[in-house]
Amino acid sequence: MLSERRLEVLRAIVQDYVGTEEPVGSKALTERHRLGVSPATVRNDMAVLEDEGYIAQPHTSAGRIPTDKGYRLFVDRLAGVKPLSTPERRAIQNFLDSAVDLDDVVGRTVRLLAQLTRQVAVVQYPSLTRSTVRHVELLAMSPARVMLVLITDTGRVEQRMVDCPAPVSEESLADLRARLNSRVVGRRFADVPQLVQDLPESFEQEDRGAVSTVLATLLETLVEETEERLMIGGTANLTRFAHDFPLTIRPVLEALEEQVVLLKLLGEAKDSGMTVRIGHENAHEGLNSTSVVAVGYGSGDEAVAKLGVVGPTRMDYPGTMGAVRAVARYVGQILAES
Amino acid sequence: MLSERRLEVLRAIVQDYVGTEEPVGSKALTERHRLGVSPATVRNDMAVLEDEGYIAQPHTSAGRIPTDKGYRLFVDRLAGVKPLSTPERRAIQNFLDSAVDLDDVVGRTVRLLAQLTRQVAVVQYPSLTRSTVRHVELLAMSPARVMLVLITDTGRVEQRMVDCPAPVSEESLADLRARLNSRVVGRRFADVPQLVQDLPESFEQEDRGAVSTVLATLLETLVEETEERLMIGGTANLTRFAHDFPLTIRPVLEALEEQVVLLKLLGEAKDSGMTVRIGHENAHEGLNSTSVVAVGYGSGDEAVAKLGVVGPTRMDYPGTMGAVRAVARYVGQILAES
DNA sequence: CCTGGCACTCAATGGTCACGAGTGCCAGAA
DNA sequence: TTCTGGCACTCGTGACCATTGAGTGCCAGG
Repeated sequence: MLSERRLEVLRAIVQDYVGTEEPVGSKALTERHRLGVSPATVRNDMAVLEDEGYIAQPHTSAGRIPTDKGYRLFVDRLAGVKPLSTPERRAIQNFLDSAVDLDDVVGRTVRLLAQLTRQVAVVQYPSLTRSTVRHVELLAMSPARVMLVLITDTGRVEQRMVDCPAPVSEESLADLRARLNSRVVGRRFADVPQLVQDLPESFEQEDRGAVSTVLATLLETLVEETEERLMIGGTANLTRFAHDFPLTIRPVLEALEEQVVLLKLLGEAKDSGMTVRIGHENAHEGLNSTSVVAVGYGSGDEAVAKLGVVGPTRMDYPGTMGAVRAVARYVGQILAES
Repeated sequence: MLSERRLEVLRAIVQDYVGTEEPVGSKALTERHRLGVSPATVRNDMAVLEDEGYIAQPHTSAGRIPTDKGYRLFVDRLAGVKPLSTPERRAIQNFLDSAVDLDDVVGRTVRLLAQLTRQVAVVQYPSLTRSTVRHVELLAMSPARVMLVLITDTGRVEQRMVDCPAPVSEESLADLRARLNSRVVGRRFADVPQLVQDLPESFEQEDRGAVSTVLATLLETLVEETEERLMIGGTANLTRFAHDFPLTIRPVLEALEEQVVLLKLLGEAKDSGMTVRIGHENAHEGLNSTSVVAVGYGSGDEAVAKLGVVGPTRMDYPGTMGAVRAVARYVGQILAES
């Protein structure tokens, strides 16, 4: 167990390093923080912290920098979440309130997050699986071809073309549309399969094939999690870490382009509460020198999607966490209103 | 007027510089190209080319590099468009053929372009204004609330919520839906306003307000060019120009995040034929050291949107132009099929 | 008009050296 | 025990300098 003062030293190191981006030494520490002890004492503490693996020195005769483990301890025990100022909150709300549709909400959220944190922002579109159905529309494009349009409570629209095995009449289609909607509107996606299970049986023999095909496509659309979309922004902020440049930034840009990677990244975050993954805690190799702060957001109590920030391990955790949490909260409100 | 050989020298300089990314001198030139003359002669030619502003030297006693003007001449008169190899073409076609919907097509196109050119790819979604209407759907969400869904021939779906001044019956709505579709399906967006102009008059007094509101929203959606979307990819390729780094790359990343800038950029490209904008020819300041190669694509003869590549002025123009043109052609085919 | 030769320029390279921030350790004070 | 001041040591950084070599412009001769 580390003594109270050692923790204080670690906190000071993290804060200074985050501020200056330079290894911090014992003397500078005592000058900039009121630790009440001499540099020599701090040196001893630092030696212990290094033994325990919380800090490291890039080379002999240089200051110390926090390790991933050090940041972890900092986040878990030393750092609070820094709430935003009232003007900031108001600005967020105003900015998000003027969004006109879902794309706009997500787009604004991304820009907002990127600007507030000065880092890379990632926002997942409200996921289909946890939303509820607002409406299902069926349009006959040609006798045997139907367009299926699915509208969610979060305003998202998915559409699929369905080729039926046999022509289907307008009446049957209208019938199906009506019955389908009466069953699924307002229900959660997860419940839909069960709700429509026996629907084909209630149709005439000749239409059953078509009905089954349409329903199959609908279910397919529902479970197709791979289609989850997300938006990212603020990549220009990566250039703020301009030292070790191409080496650090390249794999990050590559990872950011892989939607799969990002979705997995967000997926790993806890459903409720904030998740912070630091450096090597991230499964993806390219993100080993970055931290991810993610949180779920939703129109109700339940999270329908996640959003977060990707930045260097050397980031302002309290501030970032505060911004992420605040934005998530407001986006949730906006979604609930619409 | 520049002599034939001087042009040849310029071509050689551009090619070498693009290959090596280093200023090229007279000696190296004669060694790597069969110009049939001595370095001294080349030096004289280079002096002339420099006087004319086609090349420049970063500092005394260094080789020459092409200026924007030099690249311009190269593109206009010296460079052809390098066609892709047959295997490459086949790979493109296969890759694009397996796309399932519009998002997928655009996504794949972006990745493809980025990979082929090893640069940043930008693909605009088929624009609304030039497309034709496939279907308009009206859904009553509540008595006075209608959801308008617009489906285009390119598979794009736009949806808007409409708050009507007065409740509107299901019958009136169905009526409007039918009449609206019979008038506009298959027509170009640009023609729609005229086609629906007199529609409100044919309705009962009590419904006219609602009908007008719905139509107004429809027209609004049609003209709303600002809503044009695009997708970018391959930003990681920016790190390949790792010399002058943050300075060069930062403004580019910033520009790429501004959809407005990109849309304007693509908008400036000619509707038909390939457009190449080099360095300072780009209006946007952040892109002053990049070149943009753009071309329109579409399902028929007419371009419905544009796609292109953003890279350093020092790029392989023939290869890039070949890739851009080929990809545009195949995307057009895919769109025509669906 | 082309070529070979020559003097000149200047970025890049690499070696040396002094500086200073930072460390670890230890003896003595609290 | 715990903290402190002192001291010797390490090593990255930046300044200075000489060397190198690619590249140039110019000129006289083919």
